[in-house]
Amino acid sequence: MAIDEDQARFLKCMGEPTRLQILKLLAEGERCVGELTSVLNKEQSLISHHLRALKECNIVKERQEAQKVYYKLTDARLARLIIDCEALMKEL
Amino acid sequence: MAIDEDQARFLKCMGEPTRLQILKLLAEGERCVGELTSVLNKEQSLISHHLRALKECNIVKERQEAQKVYYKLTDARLARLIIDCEALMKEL
DNA sequence: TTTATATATGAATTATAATTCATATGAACG
DNA sequence: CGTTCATATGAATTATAATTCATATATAAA
Repeated sequence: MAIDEDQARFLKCMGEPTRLQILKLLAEGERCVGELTSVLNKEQSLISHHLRALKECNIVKERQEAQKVYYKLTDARLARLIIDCEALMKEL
Repeated sequence: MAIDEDQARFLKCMGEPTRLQILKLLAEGERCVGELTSVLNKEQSLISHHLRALKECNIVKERQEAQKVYYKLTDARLARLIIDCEALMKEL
């Protein structure tokens, strides 16, 4: 029963436009915060906040290299989930 | 680019605990509003509001029979998506 | 050891969504 | 018709989340 709560949190976390864009970029490969910020053309702090939300849901993980912090998906199957979801949605 | 917005809306719509519970019930088969209301033990108007949200995202559709209105998933693959999503989330 | 660069944090604001309540609608039935 | 049953609607409230801004932290380089 409480699984539904977790799953809802998980889905909701992906269900925000900026976070979804981040995820689609990370589906292509690792990106540092600065890259995400400039590609998405949003405030750096906003990207950081969203990355934290994604991390709290175990959707992404980070790796630090010098000053930069690189993020990637915790599991490659997440990329597939997002793609399948998009494909299905288009058919509804 | 605007696809992301639609997809985010779609994911967010499923990413709410009560709506997700509704969807899991509908994954088992058609249910009328009254059944959903009593099983979930929530206000009838709340269930109606959530059903409308789901309908606006093309996730559910309705069929009226006498006074009752029966809802079901628009596509059986939605049930699979929800199951796959839950399974993957548990592994993260 | 100061300065620059990259990222994170937290408080404040604004925006969006969930929930409740009262009531409207609509179908069936006496 | 008037009443009951089932569902929908809309306004009001409350709760939650996104965004911004200022600033803190941390690493590296001068």
